[in-house]
Amino acid sequence: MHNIPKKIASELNPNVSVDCVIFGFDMEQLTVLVIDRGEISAVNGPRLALPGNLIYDNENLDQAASRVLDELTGLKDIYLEQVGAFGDPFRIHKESDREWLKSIRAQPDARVITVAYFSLVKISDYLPHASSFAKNAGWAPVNEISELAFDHFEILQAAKDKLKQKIKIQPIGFNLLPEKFTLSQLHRLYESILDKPLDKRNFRRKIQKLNILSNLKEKQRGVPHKPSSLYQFNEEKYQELTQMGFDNFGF
Amino acid sequence: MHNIPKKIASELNPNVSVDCVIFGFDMEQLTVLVIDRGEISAVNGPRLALPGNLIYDNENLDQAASRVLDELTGLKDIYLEQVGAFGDPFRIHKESDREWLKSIRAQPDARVITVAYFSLVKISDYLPHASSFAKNAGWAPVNEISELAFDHFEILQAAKDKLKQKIKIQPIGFNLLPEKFTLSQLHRLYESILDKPLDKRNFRRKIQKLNILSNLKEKQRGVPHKPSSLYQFNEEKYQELTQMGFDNFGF
DNA sequence: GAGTCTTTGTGTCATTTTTACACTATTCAA
DNA sequence: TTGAATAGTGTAAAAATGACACAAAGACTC
Repeated sequence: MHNIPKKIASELNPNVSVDCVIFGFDMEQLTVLVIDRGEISAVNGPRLALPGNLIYDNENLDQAASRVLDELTGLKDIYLEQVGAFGDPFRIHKESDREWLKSIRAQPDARVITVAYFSLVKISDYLPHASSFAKNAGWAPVNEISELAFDHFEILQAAKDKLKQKIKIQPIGFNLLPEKFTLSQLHRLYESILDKPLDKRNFRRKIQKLNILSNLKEKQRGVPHKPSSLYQFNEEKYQELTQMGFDNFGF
Repeated sequence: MHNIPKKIASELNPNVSVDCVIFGFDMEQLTVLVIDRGEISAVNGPRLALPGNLIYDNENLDQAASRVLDELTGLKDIYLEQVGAFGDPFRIHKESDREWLKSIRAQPDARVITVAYFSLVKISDYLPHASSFAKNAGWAPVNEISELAFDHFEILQAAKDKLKQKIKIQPIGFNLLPEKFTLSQLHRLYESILDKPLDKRNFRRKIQKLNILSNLKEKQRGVPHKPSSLYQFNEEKYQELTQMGFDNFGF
């Protein structure tokens, strides 16, 4: 019945889980990968939840988060950052989760501490419907999510705050864009993360002054308007900046 | 032998602990409350460690951190903020800790995830030698700590970073100062947290412009030099600021 | 009580950064 | 050819920052 090898199963830590807030950007708005738990769960709260799992005793927290991300999307070497630990006492598992919990030998009523991570992926690297992985996962615009199962909504909120804060200090936004992107796309990305409008000219001036973009001598093709120049993030120039003690993008 | 009531003991979660980085300020530099584990532990690594403890299953993480702080210092209602979760797989407990761990029914070789917090206290509120609590705790200047037991040095580093970052966004430094303080003391506090010199006049100008200090019509007494005006943090004025979306002290 | 010690408290100017704001250029599609 | 859509660009006023030096106040000593 349980075809999980006993050795593996016994290494699962029933008290600590990892949840991932996986951000994407659809060139319009910030999105998050959420899992539809299905109608069976619906009676016990919102259907949508963040991907997550219990950790194994032989991996550290970062590894567990990578694993969860990999298991869901097949992606490796993705930008990941811890948001923090969450957990109220005696979180009672929903009836519908008990079967699953039992199947992995976790105690249905045990206390679970969850360590939340956020990660940034290029949305084109994971197209749920094309994927052979979980078919019940999908991108949802962050701003359209008003509830999630368990304490996941709170976690999402914390992850958004952390991302907002972090992007003021490090240019991690590039992880959400394709290799080649336009300034307008970068502009819209910053607006959706910071959740406020930014003046177009001032944004471009500020970004260009930092000198961390390479202007590829290449233009967009096939757009029904004036095509934009394409740019690329220049890691080396950014390294130079940080070695000078730079840590403020001033947004 | 074990005079811990079984009921209480059985509520301890052997897998999750809380460690506290308790900051103080001695008017010269930033300090941290560290515990001397004594010579018995010394053979197994640094004597000094951060205060911490396993959590109970009937408290949440914030409550556990408050409790640890209270148990050590007797202080309640203290500024506390989570730093993050730490924990490598199978952290093997030191021989010298095993007895203690057994006494609280924890498994000596179990994996422990620790959730770190930092807190800010007025140093005069806890004078270790006068205290009836742990006599082996004491304030140590942050910059003079070069090693700590377990992964506590890493945690201290993370806490310092978080504090540095946070003070650029919120005026939490007041928690480290007495009710009435001078601008010079505030100045030195910011310098020690940010770990860089700040121009005196520019600092004063910036702080005063924020308009979150009340100038008490009172002066220092008994100092062997020109006495300074005393100031007080004005919470209401700060609330007005934040409600206008202010979140950048520009340091 | 004169002199010394120590820290407080203050202003200006040059430079940089920020903000607000509008029109022309380029491509695709009809 | 025209219309629709977005790209790309400059300036001027206001605000913030950084660099910098000296007189004033009280405590202490002789």
